[in-house]
Amino acid sequence: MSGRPKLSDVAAAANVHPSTASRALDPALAGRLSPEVVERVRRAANQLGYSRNAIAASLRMQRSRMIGVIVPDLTNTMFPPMFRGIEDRLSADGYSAILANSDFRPAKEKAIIATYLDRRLDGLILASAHIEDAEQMDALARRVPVVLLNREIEKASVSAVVGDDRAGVTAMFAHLSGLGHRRIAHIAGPQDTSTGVARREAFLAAAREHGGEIDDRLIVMAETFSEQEGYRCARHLLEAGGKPTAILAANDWLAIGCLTAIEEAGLNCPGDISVSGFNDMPFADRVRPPLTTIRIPHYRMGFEAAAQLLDLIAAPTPQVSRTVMAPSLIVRQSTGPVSFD
Amino acid sequence: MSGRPKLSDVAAAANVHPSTASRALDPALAGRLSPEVVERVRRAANQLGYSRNAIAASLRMQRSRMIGVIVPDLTNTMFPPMFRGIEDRLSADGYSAILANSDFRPAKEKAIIATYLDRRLDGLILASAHIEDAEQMDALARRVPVVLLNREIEKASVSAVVGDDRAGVTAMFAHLSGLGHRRIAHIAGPQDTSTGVARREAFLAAAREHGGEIDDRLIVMAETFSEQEGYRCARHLLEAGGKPTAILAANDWLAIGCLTAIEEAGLNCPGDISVSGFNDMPFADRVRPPLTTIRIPHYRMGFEAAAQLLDLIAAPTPQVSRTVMAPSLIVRQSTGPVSFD
DNA sequence: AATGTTTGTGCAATCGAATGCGCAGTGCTA
DNA sequence: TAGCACTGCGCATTCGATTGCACAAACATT
Repeated sequence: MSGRPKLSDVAAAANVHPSTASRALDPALAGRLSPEVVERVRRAANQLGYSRNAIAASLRMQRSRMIGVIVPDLTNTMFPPMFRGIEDRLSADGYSAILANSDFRPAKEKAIIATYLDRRLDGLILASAHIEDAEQMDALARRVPVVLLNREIEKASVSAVVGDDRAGVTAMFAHLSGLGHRRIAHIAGPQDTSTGVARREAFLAAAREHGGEIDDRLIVMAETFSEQEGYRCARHLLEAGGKPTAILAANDWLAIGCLTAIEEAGLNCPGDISVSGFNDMPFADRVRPPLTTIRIPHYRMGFEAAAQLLDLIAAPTPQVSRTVMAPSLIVRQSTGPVSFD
Repeated sequence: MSGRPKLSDVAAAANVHPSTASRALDPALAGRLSPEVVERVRRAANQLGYSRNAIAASLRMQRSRMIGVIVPDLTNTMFPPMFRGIEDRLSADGYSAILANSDFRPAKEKAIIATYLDRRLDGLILASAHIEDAEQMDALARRVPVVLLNREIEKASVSAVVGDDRAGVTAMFAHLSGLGHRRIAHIAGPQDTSTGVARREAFLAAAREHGGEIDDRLIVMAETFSEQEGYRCARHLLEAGGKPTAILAANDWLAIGCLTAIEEAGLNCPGDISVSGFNDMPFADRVRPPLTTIRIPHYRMGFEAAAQLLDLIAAPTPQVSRTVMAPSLIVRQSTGPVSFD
């Protein structure tokens, strides 16, 4: 820890000036030096076990090659693959990622961002965008390159990478419709989340396009994206009048709750009622029956967000971009033809 | 990005020397200054929107308040809760965590460690310890505080936090034995992983203690911790002579593979044969039948590893420690009394 | 009133690497 | 032989915050 050799030690050992040693160790600049000097410096560095002090370099260069990532809760299954995508892209350019969880708490998110700004990170990827105020977000984006992931903030001019919720819901609706379903219910996600809102709106649009009028009793709002809420909402649907033949849930957890409610009611899925999820989380293929769902390319979204951020950092005049990633329909066994009985 | 105010700007605005401003902004040192000066400096800092440059401070202080974390693959369900534990502990002390995946590749792990050393991180938590060479690990631990998580390296003097595999297996064996099972099989994990080995040895010890001789046909080695391998090994057990009445699998995935094989063979779990897993991963309670398993306190292991590391960093003379975390038996419906027919 | 003790603040060096500028030396041309 | 271009490398400064030491002023002590 103490006797760590520094650049000037290497320079002394190689009998050159520190500046010369610096250039010799930088592949881009080594060409401007005579090959023998470069070789001599390299040899000395190896022998001393020299390793560049990235902190000193960062101070001088005004750039840390570190990116801050904030997620609401890493244990939510969508984030690990996203983070892998981020890290895979960043590490290719020699960047490292600092990761923190906001726990859905705006105050915690603010505190994390403050320490990130102190640390002079080169950019931020926010999968947890609780700064819902467009102005605050703009102010942040003016200080440091920012890319939102899986979230958007209307009217803020910040780059974002999101899944195409509308396309996913539309595809699922078409799938169910193609199986003959006419009474399709929707368990909507919390309406204070962008995905909850977007999916509900997409559902309404699809329903309008496919089949005329919409029965209000077929739309239930969940308070959270949880199994319990899925269960509660499904029971509500089953007990109310105008029973649906299919339920399009706003995410996999809600759909799993549905399955429980359906089984409990002595009904069969998909025989009596079809159920679809959203996200294709791990294990979605392992529940009974395996869940028909929409796969969101989480890894690629993370990768793309990191790519956008690196572009933003490199660009002389940063351009705000909005990238929408196409989801895909995964048909398993929780959806089937409508039964007429 | 450019016109970021620095300490000297704050000092100038408050009409004091930079050193005074530095002290005024440090809660621990502000007491040595007159209250009016402190107030004046604080006001100036706020007004200018000053934020401390952590990089410059790190250079001066020779400590970055950043910790490097390496996991083999974040998408493995055990790591997200571990990381949350790590981060929760670290953030309490103002530390941030840098996270990277090694993909089980020693070369990648080495490269990550090299960049971490360049960055002068204050410590490392390695959940991916592919440096199996004790000497190399010792050398690393001599340069920077290190805590191994969920892994150990024999003969290396490095701190480690691990789950108590032996206790877990013993508890599970006792549970099965208590249900009347006498022919208990073991699907062992890969023998090039420390958990695979430890659990197999614990199984053998428990079998010896509980019931005399051990039937070699009741122990099958899996090549990987995967569902397919669990399936393969279970079929092997079912087809070979001396069919078991219970299978103690080395992890949940292997156990899930067993369930598939048992169902396929027209048998019932737990009616004909009991199955137990290990890890209590998310969804272990959602398979059919819900899995009896051993819960490893992943979050607390991460938290503890971070705590150990902080101790190591603070200690004048670091002490190597080995912390074993107690698992708990989670009884669900994949295990039941032995059937005599 | 003179000396001793706090208290409050400034000075200047330090951390380690990067780099614009400029100097010395070599080789070429007129 | 003077003039010029070019190559190779060193000098000194910069990045921003921290801190040991020095010193002045205010206060207490005898």
